[in-house]
Amino acid sequence: MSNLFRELEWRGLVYDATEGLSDALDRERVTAYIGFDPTASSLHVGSLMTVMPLARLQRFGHHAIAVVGGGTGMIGDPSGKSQERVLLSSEQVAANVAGVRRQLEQFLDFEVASNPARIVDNADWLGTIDVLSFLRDTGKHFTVNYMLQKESVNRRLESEEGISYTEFSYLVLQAYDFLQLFDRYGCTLQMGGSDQWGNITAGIDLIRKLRARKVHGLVWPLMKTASGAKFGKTEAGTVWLDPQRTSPFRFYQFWLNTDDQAASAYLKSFTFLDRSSIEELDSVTRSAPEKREAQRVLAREVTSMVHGRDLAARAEHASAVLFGEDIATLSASDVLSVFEDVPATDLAADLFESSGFGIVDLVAQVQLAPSKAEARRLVQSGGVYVNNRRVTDPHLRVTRADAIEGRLFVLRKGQKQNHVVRLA
RNA sequence: GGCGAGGUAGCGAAGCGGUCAAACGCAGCAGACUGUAAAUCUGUCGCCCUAGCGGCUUCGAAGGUUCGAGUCCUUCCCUCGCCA
Repeated sequence: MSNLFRELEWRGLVYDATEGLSDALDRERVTAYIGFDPTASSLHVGSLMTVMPLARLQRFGHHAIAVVGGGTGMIGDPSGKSQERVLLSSEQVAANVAGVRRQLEQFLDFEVASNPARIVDNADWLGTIDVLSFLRDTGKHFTVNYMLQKESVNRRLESEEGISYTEFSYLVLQAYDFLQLFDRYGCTLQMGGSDQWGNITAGIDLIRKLRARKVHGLVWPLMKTASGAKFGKTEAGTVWLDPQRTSPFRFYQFWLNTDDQAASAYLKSFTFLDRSSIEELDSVTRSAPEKREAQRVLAREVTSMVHGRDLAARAEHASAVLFGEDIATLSASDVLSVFEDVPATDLAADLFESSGFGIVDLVAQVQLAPSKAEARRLVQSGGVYVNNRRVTDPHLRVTRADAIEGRLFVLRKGQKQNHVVRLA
């Protein structure tokens, strides 16, 4: 069995790890877990950063446990947060847990006989324990001094807002999770992003104190874009895995738009491509960056993994048409299939009869712009296109004669944001 | 409870009673340049229209002074700090 540790290492995914972890991974089949916060009902591309190591772990023959934080989600992890979180209702948490769980299932293999994956909800134990036992049996092993030293807590102590007792306790809950997983499943490794290091070591310390066993932790660096911005957000907001929230087309586009500097790291983090393939792509990026070969492969791989081969191929085709050919030469049905993922609005055909529909009103109407003033500004600055042709006159009236086959328009804002208007 | 500081647009932060829809920075949006990249540069960035030295609604809330208030007064709410 080749070593998971070295695999993660060349992929740039080892930021910190406990002593002896690499040896342990060499020696035995390890049971490891990663926690997922149910802060929303869908995972987003940032979550892939966490999902992938778990999937890799399983591919390397170890036992993977995904823990969905139905219990801890009721509290909120202060790590990496500068502000107190708004609490989610228990209904929200339950709904989110269900959504996240469903998505996690597609990345893990529950059928393999040797090391089937497992998904558990920490509400199973956190939801039933009583306060007194918790404080006596677990709380007793944490000094406040120790907790105050944790970066996640410390940073908040220095902030104006402070930290509530609720979030302060989070660390102990996560440590308790690790203990439970150790007891129930023999779990001896917890992984996570580097912001989790404090929470992970707390669990390690707890197990050492209570069970006299040395268990391990590993964290990877937090993913940032080359420009240092947070990963996974675009102008349109978070990029979700749920196709209802982020269409496969936009998902594909997100990855295709990766900048050159980040492409290599993304390939390493988000695909299963092997080292030589990735190095090959790196060299293509260096010699012919305008081909964006690395980005294309990245987008294809990740989209296929999340949405399947077919949808990925369609997104790829749609991209080619959209940014290459002239839409006006396509048939209405081709346009519709290419723009299947793009938001669409149905408008009554007679609105486009005679004098037609004012372009500013149309842009505002389909909400490509939040207000008419904004729509007007867009047009004046040259950011609006009808069927791929730029419109600059805010007084332009769009009529039915301009529609593709008299049936539809493709409105575009900027270079990428399309909107289909169907005449009904 | 006492004392002090403060609440201005998505965020940060200016703002001698008039020329304040409100400087500046960030974020956002668009344009140029490109490779659907990065960086850079330009414009824009409350809402409405008949697009103008136009109308309307904003500066924690409510009242008041004034010809005129983000700017002054009163009360209230909230935040932060120090002391009890």
